Amino acid sequence: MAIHKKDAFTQKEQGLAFFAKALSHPARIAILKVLAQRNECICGELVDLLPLAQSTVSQHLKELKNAGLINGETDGPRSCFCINWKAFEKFNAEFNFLFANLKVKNEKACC
Amino acid sequence: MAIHKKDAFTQKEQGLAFFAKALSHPARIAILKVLAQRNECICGELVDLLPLAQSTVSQHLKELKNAGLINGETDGPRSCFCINWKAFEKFNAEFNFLFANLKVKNEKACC
DNA sequence: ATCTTATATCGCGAATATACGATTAATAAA
DNA sequence: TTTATTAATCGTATATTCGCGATATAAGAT
Repeated sequence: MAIHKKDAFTQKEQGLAFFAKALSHPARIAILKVLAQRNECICGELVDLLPLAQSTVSQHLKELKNAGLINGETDGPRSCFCINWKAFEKFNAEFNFLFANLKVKNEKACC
Repeated sequence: MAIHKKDAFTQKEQGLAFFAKALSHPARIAILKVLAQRNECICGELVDLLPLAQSTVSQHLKELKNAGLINGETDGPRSCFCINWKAFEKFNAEFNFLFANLKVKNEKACC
C-alpha cells in the first residue's frame, strides 16, 4: 500500500519539493527571517522570539538543518545557527530552471 | 488544543509558507512543469503523464488551484488547466523580499 | 560533586496529507 | 434514450506533521 510514491518522480522534482517542504511552515519562515536579518549566528534567543515551546522550536530547527537551509553547531548547552545561503542559491537556480526561464514565451493568457 | 498555530505568525510568513506547501510534493512540481512547458492549457493528458491514479491527480490539481498556482475550467467531462504566472511572480517577490535582498550584506561566512 | 542553564530527544495525542478504489456528475456520441 | 468518456468527490487506510510536556544531555558555575 505504498503511500508516498515520491520515488516515481525525478531527482529534480523531488529535490525541489523537499526544499519547498522545509519552507512550508510559517514558524520555519520566521526562523529563517530572523537568521537572515542578522550578520551572525544566532545562539539562543530564537525560542524567545517565537510563539512556540522550546521543544517545538528545536524540531523546526532540526528540519531546517536537515534540509540544508541552515548551518548549526552545538557546543554543550549552547547552539548556534545561521543561514546557508548556498542552499538558497541552489533552490533559486532549480526553481528558475523549472519555471522562470519558461515564463517569457508563455506570457500569453490562456484559461 | 490548538494544533497548527499558524495564526500566531504574520500574514507574509503564512502566505509564503502556504505557497511553499503547494510546491512541496513532487507530483505537484511535475504537474507544474508540464503546464509550464506548453503554451496552452492542458486538457486531460495529465493523468497519463503521471504515475498516479486519476483521483490522486485530481486532488493535487485541486490543491494547486486552491493555492492559486494554476487556473482551471471544467466544462462537463473535460477540464483544462494552465499555470497562473502572476502567482509565481508574487511568490518570487515575497521570497526575495524576505531573503534574497538580505543576501549581499550577509555574504560573510559564519558557522 | 552539585546546581544551573540551554538544547536535544522521547513519547504521545490530534490534525493533515497521501493514495486508491468506488461512486457520482456532466457532457458527448450512438 | 442509452452508452461511453472524463473528471470530481467520497470513503477509507495509512503515513506524516505539529505541538507539547517530560526527560535526557552537556557544559559552565558554585
